[in-house]
Amino acid sequence: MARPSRAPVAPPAEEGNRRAELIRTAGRLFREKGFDATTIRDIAAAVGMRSGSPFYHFKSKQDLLKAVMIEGLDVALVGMRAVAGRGGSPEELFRDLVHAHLRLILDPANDFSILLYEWRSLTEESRAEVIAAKDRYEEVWRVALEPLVEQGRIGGGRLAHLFVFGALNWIVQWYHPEGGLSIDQVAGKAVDFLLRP
Amino acid sequence: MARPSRAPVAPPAEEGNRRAELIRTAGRLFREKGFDATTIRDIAAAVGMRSGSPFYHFKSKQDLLKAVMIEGLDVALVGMRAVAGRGGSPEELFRDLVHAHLRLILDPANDFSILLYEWRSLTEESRAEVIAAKDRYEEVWRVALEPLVEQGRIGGGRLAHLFVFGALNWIVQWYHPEGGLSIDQVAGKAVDFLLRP
DNA sequence: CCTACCGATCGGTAGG
DNA sequence: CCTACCGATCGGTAGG
Repeated sequence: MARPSRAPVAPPAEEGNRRAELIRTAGRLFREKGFDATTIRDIAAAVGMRSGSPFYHFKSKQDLLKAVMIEGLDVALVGMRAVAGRGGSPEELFRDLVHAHLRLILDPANDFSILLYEWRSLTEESRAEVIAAKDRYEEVWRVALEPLVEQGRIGGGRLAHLFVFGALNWIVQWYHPEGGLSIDQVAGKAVDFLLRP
Repeated sequence: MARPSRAPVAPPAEEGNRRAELIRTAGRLFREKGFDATTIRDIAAAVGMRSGSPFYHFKSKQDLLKAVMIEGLDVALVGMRAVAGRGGSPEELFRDLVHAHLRLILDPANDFSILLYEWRSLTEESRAEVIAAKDRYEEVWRVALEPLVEQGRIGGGRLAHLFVFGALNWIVQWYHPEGGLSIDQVAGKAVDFLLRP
């Protein structure tokens, strides 16, 4: 009564906010416990919903995982392209990419790291979509690495970027912030390992 | 009647064979589908048992995973120590270790690779046991790497072995036998990447 | 987004 | 190692 029916026609930001909240929370739980071990009920409870409600925003649990991954890759790609656009020598570019990548996968506020280990949980179609996004991300790296491989600063030839990804992505397995090394310090050590003098 | 009661007192090899068969089959399925996505029924069916029977050999699904991992690490450790005992220069030893490690994690007949990605599925106690076995394995590597790091043939200082493991273990993510490279060829490329001239 | 619920599946067990 | 079964849980849905 007090409020006239001037309420917005299309549900505004709020709807997107809840969706974004689900993605963020699901990402965190998937990372902490794994996709299979995380239930829709866990996710719903963590955002203050009832168990059936996430399905109002996502048609399946799979779909939620796909959204988490693509969201993560989009954020990553934007960041990487910004770095790549800064210019500088191949070595400087490489250093910057390593630092940016590690901040991305090691930051606990980020859920990028589930991209590394939950491929198997995606359906065939979702996987194709996510792989396409991943390929765009890797392309930035391949281009950046090429001159360094050619100069002999990085070994491994055509496989160099795969070995580089391995050395970097594996860090999520052993890095702990309390260990005394900052992310940037680890990045420095990684560059020292990867790049020949 | 025809056969006198000279049947063996303790159930012989057969019992161990069934157990070993369960470990081998469970390992393959865990690797293919992941621990959570593999059911006891899958495993039982694959070895020709009924769904309840694996629990005659293992008291829980967890226990079966632990057995798969420890079995895998034991096999690996024996192989690695044999390599380490062969002697030779630090560089030769390193090459040999890389080849042996990759044969271990890339051979589809082996289930060593699930060690890399199913830590989360272990209970606290099982994990401690498996980590102890893993530490023994890594020790071989740390010793072998030390002189090379000191000579500047490998970068990364104290973290060198972690970066090396990363570059090597990541290979399971992208290697396909049909890709035209043999395991030993990939190993050669890996050494080229890791070891400075 | 909630209520109320389903169908299916799953790890595990008793009792032989 | 099988038969027969349980208790719990889970993804998902109808209907509002």
